[in-house]
Amino acid sequence: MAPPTTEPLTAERILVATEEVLRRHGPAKATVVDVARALGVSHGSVYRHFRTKAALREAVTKRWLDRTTATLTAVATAEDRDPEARLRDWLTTLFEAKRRKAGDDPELFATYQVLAEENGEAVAAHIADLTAQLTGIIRSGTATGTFASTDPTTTARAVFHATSRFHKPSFAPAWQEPDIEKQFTAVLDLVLRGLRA
Amino acid sequence: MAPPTTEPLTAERILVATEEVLRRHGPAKATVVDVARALGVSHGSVYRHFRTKAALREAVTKRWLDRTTATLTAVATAEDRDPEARLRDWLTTLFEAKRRKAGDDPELFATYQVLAEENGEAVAAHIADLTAQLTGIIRSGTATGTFASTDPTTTARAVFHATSRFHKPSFAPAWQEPDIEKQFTAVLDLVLRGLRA
DNA sequence: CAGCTGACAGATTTCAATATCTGTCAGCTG
DNA sequence: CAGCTGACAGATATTGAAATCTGTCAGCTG
Repeated sequence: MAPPTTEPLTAERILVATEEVLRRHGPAKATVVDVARALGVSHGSVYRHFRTKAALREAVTKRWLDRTTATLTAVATAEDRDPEARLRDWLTTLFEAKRRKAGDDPELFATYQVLAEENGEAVAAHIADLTAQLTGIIRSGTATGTFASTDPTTTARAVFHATSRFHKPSFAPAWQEPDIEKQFTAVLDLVLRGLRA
Repeated sequence: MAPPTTEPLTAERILVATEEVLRRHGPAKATVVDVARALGVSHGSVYRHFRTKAALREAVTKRWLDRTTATLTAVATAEDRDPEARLRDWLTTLFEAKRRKAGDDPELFATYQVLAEENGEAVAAHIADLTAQLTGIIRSGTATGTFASTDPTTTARAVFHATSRFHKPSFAPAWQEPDIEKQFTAVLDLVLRGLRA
């Protein structure tokens, strides 16, 4: 548990170790002392890089949320593709990513759900990022005449809200239902019909 | 706490007393002994009418859910009115009712949220009731040519899912956001556009 | 004798003592 | 002397013994 290293103790190394500790012990039992032990340092050293335990957990939360955003950016910014297909892809990618994470490792998913709940601000920023991507897709759709929207920002948020069931973590149990894909398709079709010019 | 009555002890009286005890003590501390004390009987008498504490709580949950359904039935079955207006009204009534309950008495709302979580089956039946009402509205809309839907049941569920943010109790904190009505209108407009023939 | 009571066993919850953790900082070490 | 350590005070979590609750049922009562 205490592999002695010559490497300098960086914020990055602490974050990686914290993720590992959270994975192992869960959000309730993961302590700063555990993180320090995993790194082979005293817990005082961890506080040199993060003012509080809450700040450390917030940093872990942000990293995790940013990884999700990165995956979607590629889909959102494929400016050459048909906006309708891009929107369909974007929402499907988001849903599939969430569903896979929740299904593959439910405990880890629950852990990050707890972190998300205690860092509402980071989550709000993440959601702002996502709706900004959606706004971009919708705006280019109105430009090409595919979509009808007088206010792409409002429309983007409406699309995001209408598809909550397929990305909000609190719906994760529903993602196990056998007809969940049918449910998703039905909502997606309804929303896309509503968007079309 | 023990008003002696000559009235016979009925399931109905027990349910009313249980609601009161839940309101007073919350879901975690409400005990069968409390209910019996409120009625001035021994707790053994309560078990004469309800096999277990869980069964008693389930019965309370069903009563509460049924009261919500009843309010909406009136809107759903106004067969003479324009289906689009009826759908708009139905979803608005549902949202306003939930929002008012959550805002007026957050503790009681939280109590019933706990009861709902522990009685998934009763909630599923309630949701089936609601989507059946929606299906009725959509079916009459397709009959008059207002709505386009090849499968009113699937469409009804899609409409219900797309508006989750405005009726699922787990979204109650979001119902306090200043622009929540704007959010609701945006989703409602999007969904209704998607439904139109 | 139908309906209610209250004592009881086992399960669950509460509470207070004990242990662990968080965050600080004076001093050590390379 | 920059970076780390580890002892410490106060806050939080764990634990196990005591209290309460659930569900049953033999017997009381009107």
